[in-house]
Amino acid sequence: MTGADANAKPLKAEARRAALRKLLIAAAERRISEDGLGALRARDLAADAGCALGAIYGAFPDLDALILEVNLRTLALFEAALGPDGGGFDVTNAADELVRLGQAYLAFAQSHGKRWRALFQHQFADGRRPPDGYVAEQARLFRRIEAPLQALRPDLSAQERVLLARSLFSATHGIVMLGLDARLMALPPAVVGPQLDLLIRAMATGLASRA
Amino acid sequence: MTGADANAKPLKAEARRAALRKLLIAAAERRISEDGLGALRARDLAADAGCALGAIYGAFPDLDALILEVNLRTLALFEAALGPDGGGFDVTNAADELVRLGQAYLAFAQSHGKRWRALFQHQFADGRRPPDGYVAEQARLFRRIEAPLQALRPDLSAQERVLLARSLFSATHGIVMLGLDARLMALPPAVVGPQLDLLIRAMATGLASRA
DNA sequence: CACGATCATGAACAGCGTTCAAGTGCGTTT
DNA sequence: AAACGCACTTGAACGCTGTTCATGATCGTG
Repeated sequence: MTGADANAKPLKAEARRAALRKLLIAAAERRISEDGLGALRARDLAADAGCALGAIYGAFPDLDALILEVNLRTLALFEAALGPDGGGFDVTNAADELVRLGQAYLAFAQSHGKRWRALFQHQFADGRRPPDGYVAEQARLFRRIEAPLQALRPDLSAQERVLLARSLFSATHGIVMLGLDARLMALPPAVVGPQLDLLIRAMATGLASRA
Repeated sequence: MTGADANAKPLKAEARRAALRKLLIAAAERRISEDGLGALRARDLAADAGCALGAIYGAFPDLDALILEVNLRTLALFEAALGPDGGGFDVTNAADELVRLGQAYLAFAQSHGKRWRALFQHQFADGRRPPDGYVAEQARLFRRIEAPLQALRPDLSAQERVLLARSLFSATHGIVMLGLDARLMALPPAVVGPQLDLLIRAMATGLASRA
């Protein structure tokens, strides 16, 4: 290295790696969206991005990291689909907001089926922790649920509210997931929305009654 | 073939295949229970069962069929864990029964973690339909939910009750699944039970109030 | 212009589920 | 009882996977 700056050396190289990363992410997004996570092949990605097979491993440590990047973008896409955080709920519209969030989740899962499924189909190897962005994105989404919850149940502590928000999401997620998955269950697609509405409203009613 | 019975020929052969099937199922059950579905290898199974690698494909069409057999036994194991169908619920104990079923589901998932996860981790290839036993077992389990539901909401039609039972199961499943899965969420294990209790009771209350 | 570190390349590797030519053993027939 | 023929068992081989690494091209630098 010539200059005093240790980072000066791989300037162009890093720029090209970043460009390749974008190409690979775009290719992986397309493959996952069209054919599902299970159909993702390293050789296809290399062909799509116009790079050598081994070049993938110069841009990402492994395919898992690439998938993680796609999943992170999927989460961001969903947050964008939720629109800006309205805030300010009271006991009269809290249940409606919970229903709205649930229906938005269902709509996103339906319109981005393969991509949304990849979020949960993908397993972290061993005990690998999810990256920071993942956890941060989750927290932002859960806060969307906590807001109307606070209006519905002002008596709950912050910690209780956090836990309940996660549980509410889990219940919603279960209905959406098994509703769209033909493996077990097979709820007719047309009834998933009404059922989700019914159960979220029931939970809101039951929670509000201090059961 | 000598006799008039066309089935007389492969009698001993079929018996040995059946014996090998049992050995392979037992081996697969152990591997899945201990190391998870993802660690299941055809070569390990052959070694465990003391047979050749190719012999597996004389007993099962492919590994998927073997996994399906293990999953079917897991479902039966869960049904046995539920105990005999009590029947006869009224509006006073219907919610309690729903909670009991949910907690039993959670307990089973917790004590048979890897095996239970295999139920949902396993994907049917292409558009392969689940075998008859699968669907029948599902129906039996869902009827366990429909019974207290009928007590809770006698006004619902049979079809509405069927759909609602599946939705209730889905919601419960979501809480259990994401509660035990460190991927997304990460609810502390100790709070999953109380949260499940809380939400099932809320749903029962909300449903009973004809919301 | 020439040198040297650095990076891209794709053939090679390890491991997977599955298959199949070849050998073995069992049931049947004489 | 003996020998034949066919079905079954066998494990090496196939095709495919993600990942690696010697080799050759490339680019920045003295």
